[in-house]
Amino acid sequence: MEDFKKNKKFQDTLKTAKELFWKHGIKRVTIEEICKEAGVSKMTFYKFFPNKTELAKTILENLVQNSLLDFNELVKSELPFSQKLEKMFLMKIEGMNNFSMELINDIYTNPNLELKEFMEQKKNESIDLITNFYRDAQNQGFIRKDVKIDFLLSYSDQIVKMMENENLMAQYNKPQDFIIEAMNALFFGIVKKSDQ
Amino acid sequence: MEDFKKNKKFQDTLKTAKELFWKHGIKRVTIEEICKEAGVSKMTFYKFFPNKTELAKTILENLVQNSLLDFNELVKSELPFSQKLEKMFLMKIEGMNNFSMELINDIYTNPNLELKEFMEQKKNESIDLITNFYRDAQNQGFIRKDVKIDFLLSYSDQIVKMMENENLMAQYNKPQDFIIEAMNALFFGIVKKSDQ
DNA sequence: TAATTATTATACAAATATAGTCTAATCATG
DNA sequence: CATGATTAGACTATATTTGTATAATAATTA
Repeated sequence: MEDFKKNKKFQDTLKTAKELFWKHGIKRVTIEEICKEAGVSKMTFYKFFPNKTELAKTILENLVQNSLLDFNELVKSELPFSQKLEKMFLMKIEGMNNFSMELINDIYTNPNLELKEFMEQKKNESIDLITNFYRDAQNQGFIRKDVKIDFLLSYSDQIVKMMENENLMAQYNKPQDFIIEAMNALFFGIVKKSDQ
Repeated sequence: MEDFKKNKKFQDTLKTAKELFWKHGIKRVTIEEICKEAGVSKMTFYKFFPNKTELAKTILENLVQNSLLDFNELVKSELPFSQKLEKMFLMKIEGMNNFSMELINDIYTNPNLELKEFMEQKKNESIDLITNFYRDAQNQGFIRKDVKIDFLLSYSDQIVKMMENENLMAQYNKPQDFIIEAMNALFFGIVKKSDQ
């Protein structure tokens, strides 16, 4: 497949589509609308993408790709484990902001867009990366050997979900403070030291 | 025409449609979608409204109606003229927030919805009210006799437009402060008293 | 400049989505 | 249990959207 990455019209199309998909989801936005808004003719559009779904995949792919690059950089960095973990949670939260409700709805409830499978595959890829991260940390002794990786994966999902609770978050100055609390609970438990 | 105002399904339909229209404009939203979201069957929908445009008109009509009621109440109130004027500006601003960009776009650029004429008529009606307000104020001596009403109408439009300028608004603690400044400029001019 | 390439506007048929109507079944509610 | 309100779903007629083909125009390169 030809590489259009440096083509301005191509980038314009991606940018416009991303904005429209973000606001209204994929279904509500027509190819013609994207073309008009991006100042690209329909024929040029079809030179770049065979259809709307493939365009959406390219956009989602880019989003995911950027997140993965950030994550890999973090893993390789020289930060202490606890800070890596903290940043990892923050990245997960941030990553969620990359998707609007409209978009999520369309991706997961519109079967004819066939994006659900695509996103689930991407999700699995990122789970693999996180699993490796935890496994390494376990091997290096940062995590007790008898803790199951799946527990950690599930736990981090839970943390992210808890952050959607506004009443809870209102009790912390910054999201970071909540994450540190959650991490402390994970590492040291919630039992007072004197009780141990 | 039958009066459905107290009918729960009718109100549900209005509420859901308003939310969807607000988010995505009118064109992007389908009748079927509104029905589904509101938990109302298509047949019931068509009992209430002959089509989407009439539904939209009802919603817009309600919005405008509420604004007019508020305005009339203000005019009749016992507040001093300067305060009435101040509140009037605030109401105008507030009124603008009742319309999202998406909605405005649809209303004014979608000829087949035939809502442009509708809104323009409503706008004229409100201009009449404001004109009367100014004329009364002029007769009562609150405004110099030689000032043209059209100047005042145009001026108040300008004030509202100025408030869209974020850099400008950032210089005031509250929108009210800006309005008071604008009103002072209108009534007393911007020339220092000592220079007069 | 001439040749080559990219882009556009427009028209178009086929596929898809939406609007609006009808019927029979189900649900409430006095 | 009878009556009116509501629903689900089928259905047709429109309207919209997609995706392709063509000829004309603009931009780029040799």
